[in-house]
Amino acid sequence: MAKTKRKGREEKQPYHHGDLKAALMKAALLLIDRHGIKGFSLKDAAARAGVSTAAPYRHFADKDALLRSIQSEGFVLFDAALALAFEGSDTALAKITEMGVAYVRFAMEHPAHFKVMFSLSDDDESGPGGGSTKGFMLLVEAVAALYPNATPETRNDLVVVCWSIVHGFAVLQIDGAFDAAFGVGDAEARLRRALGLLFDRTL
Amino acid sequence: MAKTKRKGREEKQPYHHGDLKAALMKAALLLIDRHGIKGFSLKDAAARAGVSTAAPYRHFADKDALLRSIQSEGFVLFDAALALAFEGSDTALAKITEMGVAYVRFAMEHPAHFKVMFSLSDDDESGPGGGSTKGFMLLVEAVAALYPNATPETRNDLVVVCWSIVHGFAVLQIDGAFDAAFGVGDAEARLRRALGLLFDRTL
DNA sequence: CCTACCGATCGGTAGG
DNA sequence: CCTACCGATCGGTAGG
Repeated sequence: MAKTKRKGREEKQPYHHGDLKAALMKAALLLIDRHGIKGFSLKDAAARAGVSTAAPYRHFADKDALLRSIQSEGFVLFDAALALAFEGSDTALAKITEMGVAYVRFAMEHPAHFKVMFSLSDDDESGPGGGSTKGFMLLVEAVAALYPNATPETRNDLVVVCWSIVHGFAVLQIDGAFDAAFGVGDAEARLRRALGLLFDRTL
Repeated sequence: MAKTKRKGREEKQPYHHGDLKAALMKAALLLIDRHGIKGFSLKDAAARAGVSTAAPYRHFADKDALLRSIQSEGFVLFDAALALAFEGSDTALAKITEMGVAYVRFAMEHPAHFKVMFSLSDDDESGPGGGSTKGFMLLVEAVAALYPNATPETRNDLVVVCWSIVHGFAVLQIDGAFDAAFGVGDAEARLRRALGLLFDRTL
């Protein structure tokens, strides 16, 4: 109903009203979530957005271009979340901790974005961290503030530690490995305890 | 040449001589490495093994059965590597460290196995850790030995820390994230420095 | 283990 | 943005 109201374009399609590009990306994200990156098709995404199979090619050169758009969007959202965590915290330790929580939360709330961001072959530059230059630099800065006496090399190694633990946690949590091993639990609470142990010198 | 020597079966195919199952798994691993789990086909694997497209169905009910065989094989190899690292080390700290090195080394040497092991939907039981019951238990044991006064809850959280850092390191190293961020370097050396910092109380 | 084949789906294009 | 379509490939099966 209410779709053939006026014939003056913009009102004939059931879904979008000019934001087909966004609608296709949204549909693709849902399908990637369900079937993986290689397991979804542009045809499926088009159908889910309510358009023909040829329509996506008006907005994306090919399937890979769609994926790259999703990757870019993901890194923008990701960097914003990390920056917010950084700026919203006072101490260096709090900055690192909250960035870690934001990292994992992003991965859990945007698993399809996360998957595309880190498993798309970065043929181009895309910077360190698979594309997230900004978030990476904030982490380096926070680590430097927390360990002001560390050498640059040690600082890098500390960044490796923080990055690895948070990335590994995100992946294992999403895959259900922790829930399988320890029983279902609150992921954020589990992460906060882990990060607490990591930085707790009294253990 | 030299393939129609004797017609008494076992000598007509160019590759395998009865171990077609293993040949198909090997071919599949190579293709998964190149195109991902969803990106390889049984037909490709069959061709690479030198047999017809119908031949694989003599050894595997369907494509998923091949993947599950690879997953099982992967966990056997993985558990063996972790057990060897555990048993070959004296102290608890050494056990944890060497298991971590073995974990990452396995992921780097068997990336296709690793990918299948951790990204196949575990519809069945498959135990904690996505299937690796044995390696997981050894890690718990080593952590308990290293922190004998920790409560069971804290022990779990310490296992989460160790597992996360090592898994995250493996994934990020394989994806090339570290090389992109810090420049290409020796992965094992980098990991040993990171694990050293993790357990170094004097920092 | 092979030949031959089915039905389905896919990425992408022609030509409006 | 649509209809119609191509060539290719896929998982899987029939029937030896």
